[in-house]
Amino acid sequence: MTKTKQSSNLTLDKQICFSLYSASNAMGRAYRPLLKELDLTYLQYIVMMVLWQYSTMNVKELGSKIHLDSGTLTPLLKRLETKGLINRLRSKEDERVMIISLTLDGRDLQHQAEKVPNAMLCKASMTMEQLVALKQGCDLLLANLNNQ
Amino acid sequence: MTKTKQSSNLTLDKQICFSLYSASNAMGRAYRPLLKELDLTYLQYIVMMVLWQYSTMNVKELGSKIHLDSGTLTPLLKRLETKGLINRLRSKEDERVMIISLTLDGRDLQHQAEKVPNAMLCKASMTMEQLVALKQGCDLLLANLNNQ
DNA sequence: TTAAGTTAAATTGTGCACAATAGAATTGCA
DNA sequence: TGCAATTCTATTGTGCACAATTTAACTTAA
Repeated sequence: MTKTKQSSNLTLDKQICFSLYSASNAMGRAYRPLLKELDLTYLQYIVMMVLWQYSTMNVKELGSKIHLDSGTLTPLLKRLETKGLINRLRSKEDERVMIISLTLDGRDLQHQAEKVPNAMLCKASMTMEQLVALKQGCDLLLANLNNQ
Repeated sequence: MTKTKQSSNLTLDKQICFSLYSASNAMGRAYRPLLKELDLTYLQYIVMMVLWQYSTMNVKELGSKIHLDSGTLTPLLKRLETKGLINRLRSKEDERVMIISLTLDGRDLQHQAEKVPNAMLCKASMTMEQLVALKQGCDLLLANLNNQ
């Protein structure tokens, strides 16, 4: 194979990662008006979702579940605490560990959040097959990048 | 169809958008060490790429190309100007318009950047088919979310 | 021709992300 | 037992993203 004249690899339309980045930003913008009714940001919504499922969790466990560290989580959790949605308590067994749990208000918020996933599915206007394929692609990329 | 017992839609593993969000974050982390050699952030790299392709462009055109507004771009462009990679000049025809162009150093940086796309492809460890499918899914989602 | 509008960029303020570091508690091992 | 290493969280500083607003320049229409 002879290498024929070839345009640069450094063009925006060839950048897979830029598509990913732009789609992720657009996703965040699409969530914003829906989550404003709950007075949550997207990441706060994700954290609440983990707590709705597991009820209680420390910062490290939470961080490994959502792939973020205390630098991001600590201030976010303080904001959720200020809103009265969670409690932050040091573990008695190990004073280093900060245990996060839901307040009653935090638990109640789940009912209001139930309609969010469907509203987003509407906005996405994609078939379930397309969405599943997209999720699998993202999960594979995430796994590959994290295993290096 | 009877609706049988059903678990909540509000679990992390069902969230397509969370996969997208996590993959996008992981992508940014993977780029970081590669771009550190160029002293660029990921978004700065994207802006430079647009300029390597088009040489000159105003803030509005740039913003519509990369789906960001002046609130994000103005400080970023000032940082690129401080690094000596771009010039910022008001248009003579329309004083509202800020025209961005490459300096010689900015143009030269392209050579160093040529190896970045391949390094990222290695890190992704995905087949071209998988990557193309992922890009198409992201582009479709972006288009659908922006058309509302 | 001027007042109302539109447009382009900048500014302000909030909330992530993340690297780097610090500080305190716990563990492990000589 | 004591101290070095590790672990967990918090802190600091930089750079996005984005909504909301402001400022200045341009356009339009009465």
